[in-house]
Amino acid sequence: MEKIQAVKGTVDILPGVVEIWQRIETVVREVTAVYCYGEIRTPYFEETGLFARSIGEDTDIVGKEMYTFRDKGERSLTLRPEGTASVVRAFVEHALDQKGLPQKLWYSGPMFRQERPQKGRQRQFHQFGVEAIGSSSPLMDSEVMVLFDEIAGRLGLEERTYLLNSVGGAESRARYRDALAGFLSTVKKGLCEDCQRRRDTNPLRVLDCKVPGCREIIHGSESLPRTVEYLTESDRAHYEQLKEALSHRGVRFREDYTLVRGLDYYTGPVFEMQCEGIGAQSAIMGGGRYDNLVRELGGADLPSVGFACGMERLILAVQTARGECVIQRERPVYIIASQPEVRQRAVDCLYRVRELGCPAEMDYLGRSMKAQMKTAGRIEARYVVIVEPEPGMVTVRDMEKSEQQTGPFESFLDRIRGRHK
RNA sequence: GUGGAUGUAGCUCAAUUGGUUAGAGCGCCAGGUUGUGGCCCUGGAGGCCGUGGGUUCAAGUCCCAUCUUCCACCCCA
Repeated sequence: MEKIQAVKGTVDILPGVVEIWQRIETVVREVTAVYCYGEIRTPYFEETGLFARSIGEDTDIVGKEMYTFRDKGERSLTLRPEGTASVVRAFVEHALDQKGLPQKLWYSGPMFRQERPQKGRQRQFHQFGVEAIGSSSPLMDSEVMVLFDEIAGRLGLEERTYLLNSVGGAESRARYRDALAGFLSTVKKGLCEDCQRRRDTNPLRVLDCKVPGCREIIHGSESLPRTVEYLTESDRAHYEQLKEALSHRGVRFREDYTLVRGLDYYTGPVFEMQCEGIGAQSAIMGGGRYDNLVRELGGADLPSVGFACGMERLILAVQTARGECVIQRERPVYIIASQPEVRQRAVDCLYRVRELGCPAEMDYLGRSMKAQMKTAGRIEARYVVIVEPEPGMVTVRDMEKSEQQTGPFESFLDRIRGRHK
């Protein structure tokens, strides 16, 4: 038989690893609840036009990374490459602004991008994120960052600094773009081919070019225009207030005038968190303000801010920060029938223990006592309960102390009931 | 999409200049004299040597192609 394997860039998350996912999901659920964000679950695929319009036709994501296909009705559909577009689409579709503003939403789930896999990058990957729609306050920007910071902190990430920048709204952005283009033409000769091209198509992208020569020319230059210097008065004020709010909350950040998010919809402050030791894909979280997106997707003129965090990268970061963390789980009770005749009674005992919410297991392979004891040891059973021929009687073996004694099953159940005392 | 590395039991890895029925450790299963785990001992199952071609008397080993995985570029979370 020919074996079929998981498709390129996808992985199975098996027992033993899935616990770290559950841990993160729990923290995300708890923190978002405390911050009063409601969960939203949107479809995994959407009309292709949604992403083309929101993320931007000229971005790499839309240009070459999307899983796009036609269904039987000849509709062009795309597996979602990120979450924000869908959330905003749903927001507009269900007129959520009518439920009061701001609407604060969070999501978590798989995203799909057809890229070459590497460390911290898969074709199906997972993100959680939040979107706060309807407030232009810098306090809203800071809240989403503080929310993430609390999640990261609870997960044991000690070194948390955020890169911060602002490209501002359309007007600020245009001014900066002109200034940058001007600067780039003065250093044009030294730039790599890609950057020569970007200078015309999307000058902001030149800023995070990784070619060493380009980096030196651009970042080493005193005359490189700084984004914040081209902000409009109100954009600048917003940015300053955000920094103040972050400092006030004790969130550490570093201004980086070359931080540019790759999605077109960002309009104001943008931020990112990078971690050491998780490979070249070091940004685990990124986001920013997108004040035009709701309108561009047919909704009201509502300013918004949000972030997305890569689960796989977050897990790498958590593991480098605190090593393989062992998730504590309640140790099970293992039930053994002393002889075939009491097997049915053993099954009854099994379910009695489970009814108390205590994990319990027994052998379904008809194996020897020795083998069953071995299994009990392997699954780290707390007790082994051997069901005796005498009605109601069992032998309870404490696997830690290697002690055992025979008595009524009901007394054992009492012990289990009181196990949390 | 580009570049580099990689692929042998469930896992981690061996296999002399191409040369018999491809090995080990761990794991798994069964025993070690009469119901009892961990340590120890014995035995067993389990590999189209990633896949497809080619060279050769002979290929896990050499050549080509292809796929996967990994790392980096690109880009993003």
